[in-house]
Amino acid sequence: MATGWEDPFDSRAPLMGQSGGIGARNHYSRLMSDPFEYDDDDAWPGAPSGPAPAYPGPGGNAAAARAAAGPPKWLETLNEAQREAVLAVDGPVLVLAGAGTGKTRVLTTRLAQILHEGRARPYQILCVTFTNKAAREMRERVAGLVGPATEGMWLGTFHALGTRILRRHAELVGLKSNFTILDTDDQIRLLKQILEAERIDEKRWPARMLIHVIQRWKDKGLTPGKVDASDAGEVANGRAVAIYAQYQERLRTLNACDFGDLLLHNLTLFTEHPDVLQQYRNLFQYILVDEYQDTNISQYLWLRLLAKTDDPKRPANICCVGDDDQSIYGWRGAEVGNILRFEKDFPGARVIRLERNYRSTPNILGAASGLIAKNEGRLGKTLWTDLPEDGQKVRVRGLWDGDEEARVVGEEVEALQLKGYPLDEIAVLVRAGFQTREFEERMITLGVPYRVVGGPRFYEREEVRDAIAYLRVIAQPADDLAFERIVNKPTRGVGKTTMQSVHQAARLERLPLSIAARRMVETDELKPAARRSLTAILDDFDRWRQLSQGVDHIELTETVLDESGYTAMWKESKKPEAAGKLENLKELLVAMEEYEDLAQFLEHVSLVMDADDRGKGPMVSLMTLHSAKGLEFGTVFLPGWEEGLFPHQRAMDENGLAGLEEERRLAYVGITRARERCEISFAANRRIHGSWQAALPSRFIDELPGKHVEIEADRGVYAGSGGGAAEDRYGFMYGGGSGFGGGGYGGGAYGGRNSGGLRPGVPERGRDQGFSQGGGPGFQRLKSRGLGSRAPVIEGQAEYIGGDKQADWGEGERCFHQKFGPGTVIKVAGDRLTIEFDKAGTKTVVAAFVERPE
DNA sequence: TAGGGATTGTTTTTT
DNA sequence: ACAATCCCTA
Repeated sequence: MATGWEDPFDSRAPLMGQSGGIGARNHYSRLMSDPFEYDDDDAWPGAPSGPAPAYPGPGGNAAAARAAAGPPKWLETLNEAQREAVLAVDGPVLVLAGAGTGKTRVLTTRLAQILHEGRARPYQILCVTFTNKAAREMRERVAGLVGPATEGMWLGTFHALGTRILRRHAELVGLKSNFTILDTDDQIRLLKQILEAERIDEKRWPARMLIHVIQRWKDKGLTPGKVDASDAGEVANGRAVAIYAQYQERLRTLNACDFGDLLLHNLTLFTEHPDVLQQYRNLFQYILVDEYQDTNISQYLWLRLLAKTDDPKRPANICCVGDDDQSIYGWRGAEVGNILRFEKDFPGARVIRLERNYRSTPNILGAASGLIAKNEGRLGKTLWTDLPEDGQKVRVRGLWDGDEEARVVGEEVEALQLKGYPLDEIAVLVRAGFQTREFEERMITLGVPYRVVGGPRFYEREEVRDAIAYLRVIAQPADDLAFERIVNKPTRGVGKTTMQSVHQAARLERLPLSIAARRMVETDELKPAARRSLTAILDDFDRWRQLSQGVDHIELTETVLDESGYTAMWKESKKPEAAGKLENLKELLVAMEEYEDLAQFLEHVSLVMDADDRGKGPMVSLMTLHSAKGLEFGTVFLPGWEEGLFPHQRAMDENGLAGLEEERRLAYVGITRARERCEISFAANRRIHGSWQAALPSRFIDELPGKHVEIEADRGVYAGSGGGAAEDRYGFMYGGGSGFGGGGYGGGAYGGRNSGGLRPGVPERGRDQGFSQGGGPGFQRLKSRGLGSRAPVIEGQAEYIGGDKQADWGEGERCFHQKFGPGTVIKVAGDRLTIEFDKAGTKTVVAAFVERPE
C-alpha cells in the first residue's frame, strides 16, 4: 500500500491477511453477536460534541487549492436546509426529504462537495441506491458537477455493490467468484425440485409461496440457522426451515446466488471475517443512502456494519436520505422502522428536514398533505411552497364505469394534446398493472402515443432468458438450471424421461447435469434416440465453448442461436408474438455490444440490464403508482379510486391498519407527482375478473381536504342516456340529494370467483350510499345506448388527429398489430383502420400502429 | 414427448 | 375475462 489511499480492491492485491489484529477481534466479537439482533438497543458510538474534526483530506494540493478558491457555485442555488444537508458531511445525518423538495439535488451536491473539498477519494465513497436508474442518474449528475472525479466511486444498488464485494471474497462463504445470479424463475424451478424430493404437496404449498417466505427471511438477514422455528409455523408441513436450508445447500453446489443472497452472504462474510469487514470500513469514509425508507433489515444491517468506525471518537459519516411518507414497499420487506429509528441508531445524528416543495401548486400540495396527515406514526413534515398562485384545485370525478372513466381521461388527454400540451408531461397512474389496459386501448383508438412503463423487463422475456441460458451453460458448464431450461428448447428429443435419468445420475455422482449427461451418453443407459439427441447438444456445447475462446460474445451468440435452432424455432412459429421475439433477440445482440465480454455481459444482465426504453417521441405515460415514485408530471390522472381497489382490499386484509396506511402513502405519492394538474376519478361500476362489481368511492376521497378539491359532476357524458338522472346523481353523491338506481347495494370489495355480481350489503363506513348502484338492467340499457361503443366518437375525431392522409392500406389486406396480433383490414378511413383481428375482435386503430405481416 | 383441454388464480416490484 | 400452468392422452 504505497499511499495508503488506494482502493485495495481495485488493485489486484491479495485481500486476506491484511489488518484485523487481536484488539480488533474483540471489538468485532461484540459486534458479531449483534447485527442479527435487530431489536436490541445497542447504540452507535455517538458523535463528538462540538464541531467534528475536519477529516484529513487525501486529495493533496489540488484539492486544497480548489477548496481555497472559495465555496463552489453549486451551493449558492440551494436553500438553507438543502445547504445544511450538503455541508453537514461529518457524522451521521438523516435527511427527511419530502416529495419534490430537491432530494436528488442534495445527494448529488453533497457527493460533489465531498469530492471537491478533497475529503475523500472517489473510491472511498459508498453511495447506495435502489434502482440502477437512480444510480445512473446520480452518477451523471455528480459528473455534471465535478467531472470525471467520480470515477471509481462505489455507487450502485445494494445488490450490485453487494455482488462486487462478494465476488472478491466468494470463497469465504463457500462460493466461487464466478457464481451465477439466479432470478425468480430459476429460484422457483430449483425449489420445485426440492419440494418434489421432499414429497411436499406442491398444491398445498406452492413453490411461489415458499420462495416468498424464504425471501422474506433473507430480507431480514436470517440464514436458515437463524430462523426462529416458530416463525415458520405450519408452512410446508413445518418443514419450511429445512427446505430453506436445502435450498441454500443446492445454491451453493450450483455456485449460485439468488438476489437475497447477494446481501445475506455479505453479512455472513462480514461477521465471520472481521478482517474483511475492517478493510471495507477503512475504505468507506463516507456513506450515502438514497430512499432510506425502503431499506429492508438485511440492507440496514449491511449499512450498519459498514458505517461503524473502529474509532469510537470518530462518528460514522453516514447520510441517509428518505421520506417516511413515501414508504410504499413494506410488502416486499422494506422496514419503515429503519428510518424511524435512525436517531437511536446514531446518537447525535443530525436530522434535517427538507420541506420546501418546488414541484406542485399549493392546491396539490394541500390536498396531498391533508391526506397524509391521516396517517399515524409519521416523523412529520409540513411541505410548503411560496408559489403565488394556488393553481387549479385537485379535481375529483365520479363516473359510471371503467369504460367511461377511460374515455373521459382519453378525451382530456386529447384536449390537452390539441392545445399543444406536451404528452410526456401527462401520466395516468393506476394502482394495479392490469388497470393500464383500458387506458391503453383508449389511447390506441384515439391515436395518442403512449408508453406503458414497467411492463415485463427486457431480460425477463422468455426468448431473452433462453438465449442467456445458452450462454450461461457455455460460460459455466455447472449451471444446471440454465442447462435444463434449454436442453430441449427447441425440442430435440431430450424430454422429461431422459432428463429424469440424467438427474438421477447427477445426484448420485454429485455432478452437474451437463457433466453427468456427458458420462451417460457414453454408456448404454439411455435409449438410442435419446442418447443420440443428447450427444448432439452436448457436442454443440463443447464446440461453442471452443468457439467462445476465439470469437467475441456477439458473434458467439449469433452462432449459438443459429446453430441451436433457436432462431429457427421462432421463425417457424405461428404464434402472434413470434415476430416480436425475434426482434427482441436482435435487440439483445445490440444490447450486448455495451459489454466487453461474455462474463461481463452475464454479470450485468441479471443485475443491471433495464427494460428497453426505446420509446421515441413524446408519449403519455401509463404506469402503476409504485413505478411512478420519483417521477413528476405536469398533469397526473389518478383513476380507480374505489374501495377495494384503492385502497386495495388485500392490502387491508393482510396488513390491517399498516396496510391501509401504506395505501394512503401510495395515494400521497400519486398526488405529489403532479406539478399543476391532478385529476382523481372513480367509477361506480367496475369489471373485475370478468364480472361487474359495484364500487364505493375510496375513503381517500373523503379524506382530501375540501378546500383544495373540487368534486365535479361530469354532465354531458350522461346527458340523454340516464333519463335526466345523471346530473342529480352526482350532485347527490356529495351533496346528499336523492338517489339514483335505488342504492342499497355496495360493499364494493372485490371478492373471488364466488362473489361475482352484486351482493346486498351496507357500505362499511356508514357513508351516504349514494353512489353505489345495483348495476343490472339500468346499466345494460346504458351500455346498449352506445356509451360503450366507440365507433361514433372515434370517427368524429379522426379528422382532427389524423389529418387528411389516407393510410397506405387496402381493404382485405392482412396486417399485424403489436398488441392485438394478426388481422384483416376491413375499412380504411383516413389514417384509421378498422381491423378484424384474428384473436382480439374488431377494432379501429391508427395505421401507424399496424405493420405488414412477415 | 407434445400439444390440447381443464384448472386455477388474478397488488404493488427491484434486484 | 384471461392467461398461465398442469395433467393427461394420443
